[in-house]
Amino acid sequence: MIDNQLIAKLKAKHIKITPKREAILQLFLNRECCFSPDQVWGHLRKQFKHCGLPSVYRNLELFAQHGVLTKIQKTDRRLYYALCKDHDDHPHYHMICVDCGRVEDVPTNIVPEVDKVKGFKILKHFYQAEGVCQQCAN
Amino acid sequence: MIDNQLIAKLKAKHIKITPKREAILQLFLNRECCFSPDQVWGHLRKQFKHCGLPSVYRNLELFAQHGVLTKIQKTDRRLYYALCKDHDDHPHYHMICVDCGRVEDVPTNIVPEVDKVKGFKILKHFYQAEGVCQQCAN
DNA sequence: AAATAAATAGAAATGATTTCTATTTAAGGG
DNA sequence: CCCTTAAATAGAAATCATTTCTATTTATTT
Repeated sequence: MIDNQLIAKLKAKHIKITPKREAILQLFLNRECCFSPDQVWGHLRKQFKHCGLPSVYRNLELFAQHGVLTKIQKTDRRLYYALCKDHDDHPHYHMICVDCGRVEDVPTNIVPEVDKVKGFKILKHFYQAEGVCQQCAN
Repeated sequence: MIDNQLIAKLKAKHIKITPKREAILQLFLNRECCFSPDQVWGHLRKQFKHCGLPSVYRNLELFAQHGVLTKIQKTDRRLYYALCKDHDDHPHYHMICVDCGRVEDVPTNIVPEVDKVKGFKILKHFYQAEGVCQQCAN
């Protein structure tokens, strides 16, 4: 059922494959959506009697740090994660459905014309760069 | 000292010009930076003996809703506001200095090549669209 | 100057996220 | 397959940004 390549990748990094970690991965593999820690927790509690929210936070962050998940920025300023499609050859940004959480990639080269993409009705969009300005670099 | 055109605009909307609101506007007018509510509060407390943080939050949000300030998305997922340069003819995104908070505009049409802009050393950047996907629109 | 609707301070509540600690568990070696 | 051990977990508690609440004060209009 679960992606064996993914499991192998994690084992190679000495990350233990616990039932809950499998369940989290399965959730993301089943749906092309981003989830908040709380949403993931909601799913896990259907399958596991005991299930701590802090573990969910910890595992999502762990997966993100190992390139399995990616953090999604939304205007509600909450934490969201989505499966990371790490095609290094395809730099891309994200387009999120505010209803179902579906995440689609936006190739960087069409950002200015993003309104025309993939049948999404865009409600908000923003580009944000963080860096060091010329004055502060000195 | 303070921008009279801005004051007039607010009065026209029946927004009271209190000393603290003036001080908040003055802060944003003096520096081309984004500020968190907490940072604004820090400035105000130098000038006013009594000064509530909730008032700062309320006023920043008020200014944002009237197009005077704009919300800035940063990866720390905290609230930030910056002066809104509402040139409707110039659609733009934002580039933020993580050190001093300086905000510069990025014309939308150069986003893919944004690395080359204005002497900023870019640390992170992302584009994010929120909307409704085709499936959910039905 | 008085009336009034809006703005304020300060305390308290909220809620997402993180930290802490004792207990449990996955993985690898025998 | 059982043991060992380092890592993962649950659950409680702490943290901290943000919001709500309420009585008091204030900017504006008359």
